[in-house]
Amino acid sequence: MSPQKGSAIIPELLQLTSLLPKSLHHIKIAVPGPFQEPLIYQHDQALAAGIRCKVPLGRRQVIGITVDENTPTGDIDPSKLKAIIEVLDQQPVLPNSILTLADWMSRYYQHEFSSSYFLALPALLRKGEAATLKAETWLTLTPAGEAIDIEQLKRSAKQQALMAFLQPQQRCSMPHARDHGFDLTLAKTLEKKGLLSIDNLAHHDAIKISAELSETPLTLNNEQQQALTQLTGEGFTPSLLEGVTGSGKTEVYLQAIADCLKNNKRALVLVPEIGLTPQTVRRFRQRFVDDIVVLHSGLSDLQRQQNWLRAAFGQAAIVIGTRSAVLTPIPDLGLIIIDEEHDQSYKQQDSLRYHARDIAILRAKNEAVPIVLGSATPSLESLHHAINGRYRYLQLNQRATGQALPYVETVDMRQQQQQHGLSEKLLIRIKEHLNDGNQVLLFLNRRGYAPSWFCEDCGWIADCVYCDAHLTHHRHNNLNICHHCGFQQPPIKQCPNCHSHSLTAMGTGTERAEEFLSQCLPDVPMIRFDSNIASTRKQFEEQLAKTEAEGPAIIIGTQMLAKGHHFERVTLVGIWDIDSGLFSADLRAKERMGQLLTQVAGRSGRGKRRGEVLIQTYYPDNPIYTPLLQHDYRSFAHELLQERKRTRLPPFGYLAVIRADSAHAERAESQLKEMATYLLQLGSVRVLGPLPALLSRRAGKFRYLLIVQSDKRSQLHEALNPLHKHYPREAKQVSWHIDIDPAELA
DNA sequence: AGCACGCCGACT
DNA sequence: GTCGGCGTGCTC
Repeated sequence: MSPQKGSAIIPELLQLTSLLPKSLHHIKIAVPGPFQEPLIYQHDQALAAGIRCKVPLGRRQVIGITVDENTPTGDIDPSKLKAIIEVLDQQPVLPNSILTLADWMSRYYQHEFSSSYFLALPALLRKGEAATLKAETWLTLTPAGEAIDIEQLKRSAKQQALMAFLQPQQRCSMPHARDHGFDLTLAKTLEKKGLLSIDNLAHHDAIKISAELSETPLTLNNEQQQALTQLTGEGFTPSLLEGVTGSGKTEVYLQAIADCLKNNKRALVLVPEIGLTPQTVRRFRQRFVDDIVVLHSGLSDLQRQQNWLRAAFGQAAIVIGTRSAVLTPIPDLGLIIIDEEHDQSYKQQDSLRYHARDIAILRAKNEAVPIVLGSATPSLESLHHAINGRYRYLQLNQRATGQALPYVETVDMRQQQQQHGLSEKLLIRIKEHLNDGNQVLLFLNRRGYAPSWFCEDCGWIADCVYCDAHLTHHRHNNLNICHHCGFQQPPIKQCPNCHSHSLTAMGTGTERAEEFLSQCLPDVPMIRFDSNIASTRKQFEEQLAKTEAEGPAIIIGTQMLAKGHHFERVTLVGIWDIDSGLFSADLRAKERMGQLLTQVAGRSGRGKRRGEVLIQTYYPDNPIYTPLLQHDYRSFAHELLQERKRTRLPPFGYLAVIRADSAHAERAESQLKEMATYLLQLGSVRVLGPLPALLSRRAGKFRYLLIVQSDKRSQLHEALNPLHKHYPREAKQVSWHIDIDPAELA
């Protein structure tokens, strides 16, 4: 029906046609899908970047987000443009600072264009929910309340405290007040006095930063004081804060944040996945009057959305979060802190494989704010930048507690009686420490009962049907499970190779270690930490609480325990098997081994007895262990840096891995061969491969990889950029992806 | 990613 | 004969 005809007949239609989009503007929108650039839609008015829109895509409707109009796009016939269906936001949900990062990320990591924009949004906003806060109870000072001298309330300490808490902020939410020990009854009393009002509403304005402290800061030692003065600077000031465990890094962070708040700016704190425990948050809340918002994967979608919005509206002075929190909008950002900056969990290992530490540095640069990378065991990359002066290099060598570092020694396994991989020597020490009333921590990098299920007669080992990997035997449910794809089966009773019935579990995992130790020490409580038993945040907390409640006990865990958490009563740490780090083909295996060992050593020795660390190894003479036994991570790292320099590995060269998966090995391999040929003729990059991945078959798919190296970052990117045009991401039964700055070459 | 199209084998 | 398997291609 033509508009003219319709409008002549039905007057309402005339009105409608005048409301139809005039479609004058071309709007660039990041839409979900395998696109390397935004798509173009038309709309009757211009739209700022960062606004969510419902748009048609093929036969579907999806939610996209407007991007900067200068973003390059491909050519398209203007007559093919479709119109935006609905504009979902009046105001951009993402500020320019975040849009800039997102744009950079999709280019740098060469992932589908929209993914970085959606990564920046909480799930509910991705789905199109309104970007509004739910109503809650707010306490707001009345003019009388603002004016009153709180001395007048000295007859009620509680009332006085709440007024003292509220005055510098003027308004606060009831949950925030509760965090600081104020209840609604108290607020109601003050409401009756006309000093404040209590309303239930959705409040969307920023809250004034009070910069008040709710506890007295600890006194800093000289080193800490020096670090504090140097790490805050005008504009972009990156520093590496290298502090041995117990040297009081957190106190330096807290005081740096206090300074930041005094300048009326907000702070962003990133912590590793496992580090964001209630204890961590409690320490921050105890210190600051201003509200703190937490963002991590343990929150429900709604909590996450609400917390994110509160951060974005400026209702929190401090945002503490894990990896993806690096993209939280924060008005008047004044400081970024990355705790345990070496931690692997900052690098996302699927879809958009970004490194939150690197994004944070870029953000600090863009927003001209100081950034602090803190660690006892800095990554080789950060250390390199600190050594060559790109970052300020701040060192804390003293333990603020004054506690001596533990004795570290190796146990030569070649000369030891052992059972299930536990040496006589370590067992004796365990008993000693338990007898003294202390706790013992044992690290074992294998969960499950035993690494494998094997035939004692012919050596046959049970393998996964879908992966190139052995099955792990789990005793408690009597299943052999593949830790790579989840495949499980009951342990077979007869060897398929020699028909023997002598099949048994070989090697030791956390579960078997627990069982064996319970036999040796029947009266000692055992607390196990591994991803079977403590996979959720809540379970992890429960195990921690159990540990704290126990007296002498043995804590058995995988490396999930090495991070962050302090076990007050642990005086002995035993490392069951360290050697795997020595022989792994992976580029960062040695670095991680050294970090693990150093971090673990820091877990011991807080009681009155000096801590001890025992490392079971078959290679006690390997020079790589020497500096680590002296608590000299720095020398260890310098050695590794020399090695990286010789081999042109990061930070002396730049790497990307192209991984291809296919149900047909030869297809994955030939796809990569073609790419290798293409890359090599460019002459600007070195190419290694195709190689079968370390785990060459996973969940029924064969996996190959190509390692691409260049001494120049820009050359690497120029070489890889055109690949998406030449090779569709999924075609001919091969799917592939690029990992820039890979964490591992597996 | 999601959806349709189209080309093959197996089944009322 | 068609029903439905998945391999392929397209989306502003």
